[in-house]
Amino acid sequence: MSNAPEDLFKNVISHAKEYGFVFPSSEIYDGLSAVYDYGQNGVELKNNIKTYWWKAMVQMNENIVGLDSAIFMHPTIWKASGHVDGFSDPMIDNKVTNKRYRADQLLEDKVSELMSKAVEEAKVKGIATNYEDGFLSGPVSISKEQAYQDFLNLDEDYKKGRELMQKVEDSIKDDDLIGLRKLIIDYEIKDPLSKEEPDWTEVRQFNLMFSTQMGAIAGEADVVYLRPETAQGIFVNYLNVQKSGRMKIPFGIAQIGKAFRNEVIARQFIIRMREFEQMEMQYFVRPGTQRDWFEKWKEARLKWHLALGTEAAKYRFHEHTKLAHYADAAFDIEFEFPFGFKEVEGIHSRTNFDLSQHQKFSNKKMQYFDPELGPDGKPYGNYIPYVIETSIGLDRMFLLTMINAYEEEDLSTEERQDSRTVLRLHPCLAPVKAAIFPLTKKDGLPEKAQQIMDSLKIDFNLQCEEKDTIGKRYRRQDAIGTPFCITVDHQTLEDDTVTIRYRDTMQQERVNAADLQKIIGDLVSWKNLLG
RNA sequence: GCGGAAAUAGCUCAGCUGGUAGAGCAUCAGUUUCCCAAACUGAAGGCCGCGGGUUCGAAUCCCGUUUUCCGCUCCA
Repeated sequence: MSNAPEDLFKNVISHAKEYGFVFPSSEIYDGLSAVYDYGQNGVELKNNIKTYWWKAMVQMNENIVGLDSAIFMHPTIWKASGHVDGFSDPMIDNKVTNKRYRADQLLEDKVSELMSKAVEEAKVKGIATNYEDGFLSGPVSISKEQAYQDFLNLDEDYKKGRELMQKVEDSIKDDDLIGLRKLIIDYEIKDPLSKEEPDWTEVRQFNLMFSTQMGAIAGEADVVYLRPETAQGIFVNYLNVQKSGRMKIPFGIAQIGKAFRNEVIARQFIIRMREFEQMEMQYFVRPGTQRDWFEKWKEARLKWHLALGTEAAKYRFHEHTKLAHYADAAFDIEFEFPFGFKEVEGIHSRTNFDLSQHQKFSNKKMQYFDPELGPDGKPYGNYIPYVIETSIGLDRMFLLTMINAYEEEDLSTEERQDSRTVLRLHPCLAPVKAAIFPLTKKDGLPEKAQQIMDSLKIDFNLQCEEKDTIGKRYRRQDAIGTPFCITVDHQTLEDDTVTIRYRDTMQQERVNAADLQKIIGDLVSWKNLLG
């Protein structure tokens, strides 16, 4: 037992496996890298986190509704969102320096080099004075055209540069990775950071998105992607929901769902997985009000996290100063994992970028008519709404919850050493709400326990255990975070009372069996989190 | 992707300079036990990650490979 952070992380991982929370995927076949399965307790905890989020977002907000869009979507969606072009790059590694580069960029650098050499010469010869974006302009004398043509014909480097640019473009268009590598070798491209002779690997395509074929017969036209984010499913359904639900701006659409990304490096347990789950809400607002809503959602999401009782010091809030092209404000909620602060949730002001893109690519109007009167007494009229996004990684939230709840508690007294491992999960999130134990296996106690179990199991996820000493059973439930244990003893048979033992304090009290429904119900009520 | 380390029962590990696989916990069947883990008896459980090589003989030595961990690198 040790409290060092790296040990804590290791212990949580093995605890998660040992007690049926998280298993490595396909383990009996040596595993599948960066993919994990949720076990019998994991799925309960995960579902409870989802419920907490769904209730806080959808149920508690009258103007937010849910959505469950398909994982498969029309391929053009990913062109509109920028995922197709933005995140599929040919990569090449230099085995000497272990540096990785984008093959096309290396070659484009070479093109620039050749061309600027040409321009230097041209300047000397007095043909051209300017060099912009790889093209020549501004001849000093004679006919502009003439000088330019002369230059193109005369200068070897310029010709070579143009030629190479064309070849690179062709290779990329044809997905000719072997051709790209050949160009790198033929043009003797050096490692930009090393003077040594490079040893290039094959060129490999790095694709953020997974692709598959739709339809039984494979063909170019049938490629569909597994969504790399759930947000686009919301954007492309924004009109459907707005119209069918008669939604008035501002309104939100919430979705929980799987997303898929190829990561260059996917490690650190369920922090970075190829298949992961997101809980996203897109909030559509009138242009100009986005800053206020951004602040409002920042606050609301922080409160959602802190309501669970997590120490505020474990959280860090990071406002981006460098913004993505589609955002006008961005804010991360980060949690201090044992290996450092990591983003758990992002609140982003995405402007109208996505909806505008979809309007452009789909030729469908994405605008909303706002009948409300503005300060000038006229309606706001038609506009494409701005969007505030809240996006939380469910798997990261799950891990955060496990790490935060995990404790190896020292219970030693002077007489003897003792310890227990306890998951101090919030009762609302605990996989099992209560365990029911007959104190011994005879005298009708198991039957009595089963009776109580049957009367409560409609409302709560319960376990009934009669094996092993009572102490062992308590400890087993502590280890999966069960907040309450109910013990049936001989007195129960006489007066129908039981003891209820609290996980966190290990204290117990005697209550009427008939009151259990209310007692447990109050303790695990969502009111405790949402009220 | 590179470098380093590791892989033996469900878990934590032992197993030296090669000689047919071991413990504790957990599991199962009993015994005991009226409230906080490791009481008693018995049982079951292993292609020693996988493949090859050296050897009369390999968990042990060598090579390859896979997975995991730790660094570096890269990246929504």
